[in-house]
Order: sequence, then C-alpha cells, then structure tokens
Amino acid sequence: MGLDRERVIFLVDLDYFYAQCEERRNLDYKNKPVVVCIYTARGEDSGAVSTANYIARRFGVKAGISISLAKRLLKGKEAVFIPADRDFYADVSNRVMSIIRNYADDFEQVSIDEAYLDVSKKVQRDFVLAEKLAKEVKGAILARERLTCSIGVGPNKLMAKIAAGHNKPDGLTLVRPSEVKSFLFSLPVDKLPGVGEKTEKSMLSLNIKTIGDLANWRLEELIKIFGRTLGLYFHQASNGVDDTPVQEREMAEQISRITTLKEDTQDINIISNTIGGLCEKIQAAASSRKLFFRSVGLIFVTENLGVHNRSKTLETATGDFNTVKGVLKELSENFLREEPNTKIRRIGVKISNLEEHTQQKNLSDFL
DNA sequence: CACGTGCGGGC
DNA sequence: CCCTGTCGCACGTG
Repeated sequence: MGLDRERVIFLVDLDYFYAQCEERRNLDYKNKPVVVCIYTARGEDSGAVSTANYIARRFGVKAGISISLAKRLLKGKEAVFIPADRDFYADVSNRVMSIIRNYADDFEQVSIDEAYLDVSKKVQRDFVLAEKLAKEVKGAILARERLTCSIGVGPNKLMAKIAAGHNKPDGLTLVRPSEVKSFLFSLPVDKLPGVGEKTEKSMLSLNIKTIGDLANWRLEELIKIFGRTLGLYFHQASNGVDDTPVQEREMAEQISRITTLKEDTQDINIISNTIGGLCEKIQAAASSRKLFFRSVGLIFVTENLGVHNRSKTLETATGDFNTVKGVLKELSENFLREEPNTKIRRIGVKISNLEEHTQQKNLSDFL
C-alpha cells in the first residue's frame, strides 16, 4: 500500500518561550507586557529585546528591537523588563522535551523551544488520531509545566513547521496530505522557511509573490538562479515535498560566546582581557560536556557593525585553553595590524570541530 | 580540507 | 532596531 509510506509529523513550538517562562515563575506578570532583554555593558538601557509576550507585541515590541525603543513604546504601561536567564529557560526546556519525546516514535529537538515528533506509527498514519494525540501533548505540557505551545501537524517536517506558524499562540493546525497544495500555494513566499528578506526581494523581482508562484518555476531555472542546493530545495518545498527524516541531532558542532564591549576600542589589553573571559565561559561549556576541539575562531564586530572572522585549525584536538589563548592572541594581533583604523565593538570566541573525549588529557592532572 | 563570509530563524 | 547572542548551512576561494 503506497499510502503506508505517508508520515505524520508534529512540530511543537513553545509560545514566546523566554517571556512565557518568566510569566510562569511570576504570576503577577500575566496581564502585563513582559519583555525579556539582553543587556550589554554600555550602560542603562543598552541592548536588545530577546522575546516579548503577546501583550507587549500589541505595542510593537518584538525580538531584536533596542531596549530603549521598547521602553518608549511601553511608556506608562506597567511593563516588566527582565534580563534573560538562559540557564532557567534551558532547565524548563529540558523538562518539556523529556515529556514530549515519549509521545514520538522519533524525536528531534531543533532549538531550545522547538522539536519535531514523528508519530506515524503511534497514530497509524491517521490524521484523526493525530489530532487527538496533539491535544494530549498540549495538555501534558500545560499540566506539568504550565506552558502553552503551538503544534503543526503535517505529512513532513516542512508542512508541520509552516502549519505551526499558522495559528499561534496556543494553536493546533493540521494540514492533511490532500490539503498540502491548497494550503501552501496561497501563502506569501516569505512564509517558506529559507526565504528571508533578501531572497524574498529577488523573488519579488521575478514576480514570485506566493509559494504557488514559486511552484510554477522549472527546477532548471531555479538552480540557475539560486544554485544547486537552494534551487532544488525551493522546487521541492514549494510543492510541499520534504523527505528529511526526524532524527536525533548529533552532537553540537561548535560553541561560541560573544560580548559587546563597554565602548569601541583598539586597546589590546581590553581586547585580550575580554577574550580571556570568553575563553573561560567556553571552557566551562566544553569541559562539562567532555569536549575537545580542533578549531579556534575569533569574531570581531567593528564600530560600523562589519563582521570579521578569523580561525585556525590545530594539528590535533585539545582541551587546553592556554593553547587557545595563544592562538587567539596571534589572530587578534594580526587583525589589528590589518585594520589599524577600525575600532572593535563586539568580540566573540568560537571553538569547532568538536570531539568527545573520555579521558582527561589535561597536563594539570599529572601535577 | 581550511578559511572567511553571508544568510536565516527566531529568541 | 542604532543594533544581542548563538548556531548551522551553504558557498567561494585557494
């Protein structure tokens, strides 16, 4: 039976996640605008909004805007501004994920607030049973963690993802196999994952306004315009086709930490001290997960917001941060020599090519 | 393969 | 947005 190959996939998306976590641990916030912020060292209200609850969104506050603008938009509204507490959100996320993975045949967490569930066998490929199961998942998250979520249900990950975005917060949207094309074709093309601001512009210039318009293009033409990978993806995705499996994510491939300096600078001492601090954070993250790494990278964001990366791959994997600091010193000195007239605004450190290790190879262990 | 850049999602 | 932090994908280049 060909129909037996049809899958049933959920995308579970926790609503306005950071802000909802804050609402949950302080019930006073429930009817107020809640704005979770990432503050920087630049003083008073410097920094950006990470997430806002839906009350705040009604006033135009959303992820990415500056904190000072958010405060202007919410002046006199009894709004709550809270610094992001990522460890807390990660704990909440871990508990939710461990609850919902039990509902799946196959499970794939994609971010702190999103996971795919392949429930094909659990619901015998039946969308009526799928709807029942999705309601159970929503009920379990609400009962055990007092959080709402939005769930999209579709025959593949792509359709589940788009469906989940269709009705939120606290939504449940099903797109049955027979409904895929009618659902998809009328949507504006930027609703397709992978079509952002820039791609949308180039598509509009080709008179591609909806996903249906995109589906009318021939594969060969799309490849000419967007390249092999993206062209094939657009061709399939615009027709609701997505064969990628739901599967556990492999180990993280990189760990990075970035920070904004108090003021733009070229001072090598400030830069070096900042890098040292970032190294400590990365070391903590890497060693707690028993990870070694082969590549070390530096990210400089200059005063004009230009991004510059420098990286180096080592002969062998290491967990030793004295080596790292030496490499980063060299990379930063080289950069400052190349760009002697630009000040640095933000600095980041990255390790990649991660490897798991069991034995402690640190020299200090022998001393 | 190594390196640098751009992009995108979305917090 | 006067401007966060973090991660993965893809691509050009050498």
